[in-house]
Amino acid sequence: MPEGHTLHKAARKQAPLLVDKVARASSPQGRFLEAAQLDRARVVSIEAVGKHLFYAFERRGITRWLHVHLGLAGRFTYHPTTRTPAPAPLPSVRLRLAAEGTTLDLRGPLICELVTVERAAEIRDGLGPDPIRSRSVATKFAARVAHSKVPIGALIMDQRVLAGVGNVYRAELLYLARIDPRRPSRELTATEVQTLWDLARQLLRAGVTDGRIVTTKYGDVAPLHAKQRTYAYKQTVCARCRGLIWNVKLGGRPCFYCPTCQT
DNA sequence: GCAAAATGTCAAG
DNA sequence: TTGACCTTTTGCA
Repeated sequence: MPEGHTLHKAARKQAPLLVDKVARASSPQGRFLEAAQLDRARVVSIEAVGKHLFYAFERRGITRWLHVHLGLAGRFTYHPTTRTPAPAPLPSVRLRLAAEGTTLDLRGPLICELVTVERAAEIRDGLGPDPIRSRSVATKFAARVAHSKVPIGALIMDQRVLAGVGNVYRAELLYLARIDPRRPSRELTATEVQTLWDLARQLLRAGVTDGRIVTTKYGDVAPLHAKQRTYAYKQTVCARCRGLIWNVKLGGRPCFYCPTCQT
């Protein structure tokens, strides 16, 4: 599930449910002992940056920051409680936040921790531009690409370079931009880099709206069948040339691409 | 019933 | 580069 769009979607869903409300916080699983420090605090803000979520809580004039990263297995579950009480939490619930009208469960996150405001800023500063955030610009991304000899397929998954892109979006961006993932980043033209950025904005933002990654709705290539959601990721046949999709390990994970169309 | 995989990341070697 | 971590889901016996 979780590339950048998932976290932005979660932030947008959770904010109206929780912000300005006082929440009961607990860790049924017992692995997030600091939950007690959030109990009965008011939720001030919920914000996504790349694949990271930041929550501000306030209690008795003191602000505390919660940092969440879903990793590979993390999930949120929402329980509306206007009509019926929330069910007992599953044993794996790391954090339960219960506010008026909603109970939110977090299971299996890579990170769920309290951080200082300085540490929160440090984490954000370590991330590259997030194409879903409106104030992000291509400049920083372009500069990193221009100076790196790392293959572009590895570079765009580097969260310090481009925040929010994961293994699915990487394959889809490079497929639609027709760029071979093995090419050294600094050999890309300025136009190609701009195209990658524009596609990242378009596809990740669409992902927030759709709630999942469906790139075949937005590409300039007709998919092979109605149910096809990605062009390259986990595909075997290229919708453009009908040749075989290959994959090569880049950045430690398989990168799917068409050796004919991506040059 | 168990193993493997998954859209992620980090520490160890 | 590999293995470990987290949890759920899927596939194979």
